[in-house]
Amino acid sequence: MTTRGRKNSSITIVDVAREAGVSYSTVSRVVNDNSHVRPETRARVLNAMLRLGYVVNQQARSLRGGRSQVIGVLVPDVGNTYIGAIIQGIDSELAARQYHLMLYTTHRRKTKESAYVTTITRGMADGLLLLLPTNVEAYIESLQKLQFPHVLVDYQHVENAFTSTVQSTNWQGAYDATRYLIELGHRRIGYIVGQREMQCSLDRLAGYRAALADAGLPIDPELIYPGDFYRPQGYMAANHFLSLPNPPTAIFAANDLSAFGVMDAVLNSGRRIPEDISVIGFDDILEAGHVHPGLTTVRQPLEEMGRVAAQLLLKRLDNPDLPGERVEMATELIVRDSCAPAREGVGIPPEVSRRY
Amino acid sequence: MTTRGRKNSSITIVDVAREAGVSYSTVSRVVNDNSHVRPETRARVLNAMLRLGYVVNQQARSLRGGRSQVIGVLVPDVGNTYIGAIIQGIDSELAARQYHLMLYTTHRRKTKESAYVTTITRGMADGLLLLLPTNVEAYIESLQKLQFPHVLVDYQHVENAFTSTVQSTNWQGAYDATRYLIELGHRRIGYIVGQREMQCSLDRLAGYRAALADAGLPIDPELIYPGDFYRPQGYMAANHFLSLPNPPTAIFAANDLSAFGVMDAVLNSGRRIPEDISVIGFDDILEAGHVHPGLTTVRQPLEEMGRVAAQLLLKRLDNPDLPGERVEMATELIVRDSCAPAREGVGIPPEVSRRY
DNA sequence: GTGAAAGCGCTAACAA
DNA sequence: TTGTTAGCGCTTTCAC
Repeated sequence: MTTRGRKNSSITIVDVAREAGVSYSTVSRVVNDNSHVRPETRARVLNAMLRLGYVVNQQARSLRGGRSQVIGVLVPDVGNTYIGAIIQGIDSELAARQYHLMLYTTHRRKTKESAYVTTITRGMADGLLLLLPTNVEAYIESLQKLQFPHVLVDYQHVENAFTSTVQSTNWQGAYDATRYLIELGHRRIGYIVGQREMQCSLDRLAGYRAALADAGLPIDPELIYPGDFYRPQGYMAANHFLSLPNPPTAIFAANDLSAFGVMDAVLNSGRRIPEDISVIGFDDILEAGHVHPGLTTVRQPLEEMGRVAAQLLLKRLDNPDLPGERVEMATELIVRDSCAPAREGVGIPPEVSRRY
Repeated sequence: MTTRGRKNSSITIVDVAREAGVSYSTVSRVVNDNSHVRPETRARVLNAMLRLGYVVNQQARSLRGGRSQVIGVLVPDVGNTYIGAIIQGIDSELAARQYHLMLYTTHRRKTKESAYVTTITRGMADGLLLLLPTNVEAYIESLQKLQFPHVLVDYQHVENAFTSTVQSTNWQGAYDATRYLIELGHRRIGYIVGQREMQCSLDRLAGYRAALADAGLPIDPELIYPGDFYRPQGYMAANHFLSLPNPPTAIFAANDLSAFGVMDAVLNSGRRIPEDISVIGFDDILEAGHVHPGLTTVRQPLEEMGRVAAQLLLKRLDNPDLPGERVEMATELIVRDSCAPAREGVGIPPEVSRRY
């Protein structure tokens, strides 16, 4: 008879009932403050609960068909402040509403993403928040068929009326950033694309193209380089741009992390930011204001996006018949010190320009 | 008759039993591959499970007295890569062992910390991981009394044999960093203390002092400034140091985040790093290698610490009678570009030194 | 307003 | 080897 079950010594509804001298269904009523319980009875029960230190057993409650009060959150990883900020927003909303947050890290592995979704929809959670999902097709249908409440953050092209989405104005943000560079006199602007599987990458790329087109500037394929939203790839992309015979005078990275990689490469090459090369990012993660020079970037209201996503989900839980919503949040250009007016020939590295 | 219970349409053990033509306890046996089930029977059951897409209901299993397969993780916040790295390590270990991760963010609010611990120990989770806990006294005793498996990360002074702890060699790391600066010729080394409530802050401070003492250097209280592990406070501390009549030639911050604040302040003051002022940090978070100049710092194996903490906890779950362990992981000095040999008068700002 | 009783999905004796 | 049975703690009819 070892003390194996940690849940022994646990006060149940029955103990409270005995202590209060009522039936345990009455205790249940008090706990859920449902129907009308006589005030004195309620008080007696409440008192007993307090005395005994009763805490409701979620497992049992959830098994019985109620809510588990758990929300699953699926994220690619937690090692960067982008995701961290969104989680922070989600967490603050969930905590305020007494929900628990179950975290699942997919590490961008598609199989994991699907597998987690299956697990989560089966009793583990009441709803699901998917951050930067990449494999949506694989499970979105079953989510919809099961009518399992879910919200996608940073993903939009879902036709079904049941799915809610939250994202920022990616196209507009990229358009604004590009136009800003154009207004600074830049004519050759390198663009580092984000992860192709993500809709936001495509939208931002489109915004970049549109701004160039609107300004009557050519779209040079040489100036569009594939990226993956991570720093090393930004580094490589910048090196590619800098090695071009006619390098760009400004580089626009699809997110801040990539932009940091760009800054590394530019600085390493002996060029200065922004005097020689302007750099602009996207996201405005915490570090953007901390690097030197401060990174000019397009701000996404990350924490707010997380909060809104959680609100959407919780609203849906309370009212399952609500249709899916699509919330788009405004981006904002944050001007710091990484961009300057274009000058002739600044894209050409010092040692080369000296030769002429 | 609305379709409210999302868990309807859910395949249970009974469905599988019917499909396979066996009793449902046999199915249970197969699921838990317990006792000896005849291979053909097992195959038939497995087949039925697959056909029906059966997934075990954790709530029910856990209610029955088994494991919930959930580990609670209590963190101060998720907005920085320090915590992110540790969580990453925890997550990889838990995922590999089929455990789920319930995340609780305390935002350094003591009341929240205690409240969460109470909730978690009641049925929500099988074990608890506490990262950078600050309010340990308030609940450690109940954790121990309940024999609730838990591991503290970055906290050590717990006498009870039941509590396991993981941390790095904080004292040694700080000692090494300080000695490194001394060997570079620095005689006046400013130190920015970490959050006072955390043992690691005290240990690091002690390491700093010890290194100075061992080198026969005086400990100037003016050069020890209170911090809180966050960037703004590092900024303020550096400004304080720089405004001293006889400023330090090197600044050692109790963590990287503070060190970044120091770098901001130093750079803003027109001084150069490392030529004018050397800066050294602690942690080696991701960004340390990314800032310019690269931050010399004391590396903590963060992801590894998370992994080990999870391992310790899981081991304990499998064998509840094991005593608590205390794991200390080695720090390592990572030399980058933010420190240089001391030169005379370098701590004095340019405009001042020019006057002499 | 309150109590009795059924059962959520599962595991683990105990039988057969 | 397999089936029967009794709950885990809770919510929720349905009586009273």
